[in-house]
Amino acid sequence: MDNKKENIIRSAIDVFQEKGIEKAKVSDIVKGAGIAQGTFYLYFPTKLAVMPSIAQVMVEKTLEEIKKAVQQDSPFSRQLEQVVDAVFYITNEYREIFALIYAGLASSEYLKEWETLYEPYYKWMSGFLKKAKTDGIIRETVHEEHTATLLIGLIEAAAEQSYLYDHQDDNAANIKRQEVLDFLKHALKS
Amino acid sequence: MDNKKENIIRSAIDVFQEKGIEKAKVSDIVKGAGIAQGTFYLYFPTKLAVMPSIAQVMVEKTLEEIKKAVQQDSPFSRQLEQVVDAVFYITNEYREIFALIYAGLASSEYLKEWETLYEPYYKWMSGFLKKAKTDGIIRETVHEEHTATLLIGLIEAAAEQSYLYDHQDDNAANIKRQEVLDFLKHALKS
Amino acid sequence: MDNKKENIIRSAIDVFQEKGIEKAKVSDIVKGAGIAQGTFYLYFPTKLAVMPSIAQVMVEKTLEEIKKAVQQDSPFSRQLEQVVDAVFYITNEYREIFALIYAGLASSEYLKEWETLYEPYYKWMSGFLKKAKTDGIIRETVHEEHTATLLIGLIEAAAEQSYLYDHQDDNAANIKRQEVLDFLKHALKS
Amino acid sequence: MDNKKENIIRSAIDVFQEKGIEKAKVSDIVKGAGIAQGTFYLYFPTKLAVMPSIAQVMVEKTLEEIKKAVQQDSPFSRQLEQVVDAVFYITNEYREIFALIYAGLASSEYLKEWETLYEPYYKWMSGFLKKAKTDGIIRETVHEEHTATLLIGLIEAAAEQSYLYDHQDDNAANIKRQEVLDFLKHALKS
DNA sequence: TATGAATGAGGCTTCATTCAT
DNA sequence: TATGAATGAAGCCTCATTCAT
Repeated sequence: MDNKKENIIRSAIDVFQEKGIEKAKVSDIVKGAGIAQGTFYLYFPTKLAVMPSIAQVMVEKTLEEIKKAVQQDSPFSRQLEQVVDAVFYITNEYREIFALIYAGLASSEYLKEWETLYEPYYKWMSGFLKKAKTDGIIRETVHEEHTATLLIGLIEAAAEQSYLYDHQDDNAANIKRQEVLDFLKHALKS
Repeated sequence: MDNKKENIIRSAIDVFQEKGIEKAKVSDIVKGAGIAQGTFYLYFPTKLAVMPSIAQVMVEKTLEEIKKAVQQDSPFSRQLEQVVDAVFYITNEYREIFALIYAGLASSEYLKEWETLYEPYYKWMSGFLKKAKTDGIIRETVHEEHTATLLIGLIEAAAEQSYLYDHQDDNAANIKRQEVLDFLKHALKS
Repeated sequence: MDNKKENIIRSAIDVFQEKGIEKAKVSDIVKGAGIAQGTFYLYFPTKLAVMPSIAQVMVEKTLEEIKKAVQQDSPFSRQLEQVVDAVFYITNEYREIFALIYAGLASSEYLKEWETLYEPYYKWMSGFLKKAKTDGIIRETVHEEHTATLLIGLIEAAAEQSYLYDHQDDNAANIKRQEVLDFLKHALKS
Repeated sequence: MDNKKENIIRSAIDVFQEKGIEKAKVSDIVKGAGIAQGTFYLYFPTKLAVMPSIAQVMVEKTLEEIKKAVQQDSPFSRQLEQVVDAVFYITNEYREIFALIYAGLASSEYLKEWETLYEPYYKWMSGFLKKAKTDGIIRETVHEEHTATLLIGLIEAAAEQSYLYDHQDDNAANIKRQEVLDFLKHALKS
């Protein structure tokens, strides 16, 4: 059943998060998924082949989190804040996973899948910017598709930096968030 | 001799670049360094302990590349372009290494070193922005230190995206560079 | 239906021939037989239990080939040649299978079946020699039963040698065949 | 040291003999050789790569046994008997090993080595026959090289048959030996 | 400091067999 | 009888690390 595949992916995410990249064992993953060792290989040819599926789930999670965070009736500037918050949250919560995705998915054989997997994410952000442009809230010259990817890249990079530098100091993340918003406000303002 | 340590680091960079993250072996590194297996452990306690040294070299390489690219007598906007070019180049040339650094260095025990290692990079960028601010070329409200890290994060993220998406299409990297510059122009403009 | 059992045996022979001894898997066999994995175990308790059946089929194949080759109205010396030809052909065509039979069937639990399975083969050869003796074509002192097994052993060994040594050189097999015939002519002559 | 490689081969022979072909584990072999698991792979790239070395040792063992058995001052017919005895002894003593060699070495990648490895064996037998021919003891028309391989093939095949059929009845081996000698006497007699 | 043979723990993967349907 | 998804034991091999020289 598809249930099992989902369980594997869910468990894989957990294990990678807990044990870190190097130490994650297939035996841990299957234990978490409640299946036998061999069953793993009915759904994925190798240990690393789960990665695209993980990436997809992470994209879904991120989009969900963003959609949950963004209040439709808030003004754009507030919504942008909510987007940044959501991405910061997700990026830090699953930072091991993202590192894994970058390191593994981005290399070699899975390159083509990358584009497909991240498509919905970029699309949403693109639409978000387009609406703001149509409403005259951000400058006309913003190319919504290009800017969407830059936006996501910027926020994720900032979130990672905030983790790297301010691990001890939790409220430093807030400063970082504020910087990003400030930066974006100027980059987008009409 | 210190010569050997340098050889190890240089070889480690080569090996990680060639073989990718998963497949890099100590035996490959020592082969490239022209030393015996055991000698490695006279200079580094564990395999992962090379990572901070690698990171440091990468920061040096990056700064070198940037300094080489930036023409002192060019206007700021041109210099910014040159910076972006340099970071794009380095990021793509050594993308495996950067993925490794993010995945490995950022986790667990090396977190504190991160800050120290990247300090010169951020400092340079910070100074670069400060001068532009003093010269009245970018807006007064730019916080040069915060913005320096964002800038670096943004450019690197864009460079990675351009690699991921446009591997086949070489001139797509140019479009991406242009986008970044456009984005920055607005974010920084006075 | 018995059809399925035959399919399994036929497929097993094919798979062992193609994939070699080490790599033959039950999953390959069932694929070739057009049945499900579990169905195999309705006809054979274990993977190795097909072996006696394979051996039996091989004996049948060999005898068929010999009978087809031997012309009743030819003189004995010509018939002997035809026998050698047939055994050479079969031994080389199915050499992987024979190696398997020797290695597997000959060990442990199937030893007793061996005798039963090969009985018809030795019996035919025995009859072949007996007739020649009765006809006064070969020496009186030939013990037809003992000699039958030696004959088979000798021809098979020669066929294997010709394969091992002369794989590249096809006509070397002819020389080997000639040697065997010459050897036999002297060993049997009255 | 070469000592270790020899230990591995010796132990491998023991293990294959004891456990049979399928069940032989590398872990058993290294235990017997008194070395660590990893050390095995310093000398042989894979488990099966020991096979040519085993084959070589077996050829050496066989030749040794033959040379030990053959009394220089005995007449040819007695010497032939001694040869048969020796080959019978070795073939039965190490029958698992020989089955392994045939099944493994003869397949695929090791084919070319076969010729080299068995060369000394065939050479000795060839010389043995040549001398007898020169001495006028066996017929002039014997082609010593061709016949040497046939001889070996015949004796080995007979030895294997005697094991297969007469496992329970030890003195049946004697009958078989006698048959072979009788057969050879006629095949070679001048 | 330098060597490189030796170590051995441990993980990925395979695949014969089972069993619920 | 037939299926094929699920099982899980078990083994090959890798490779970071050690240590006698």
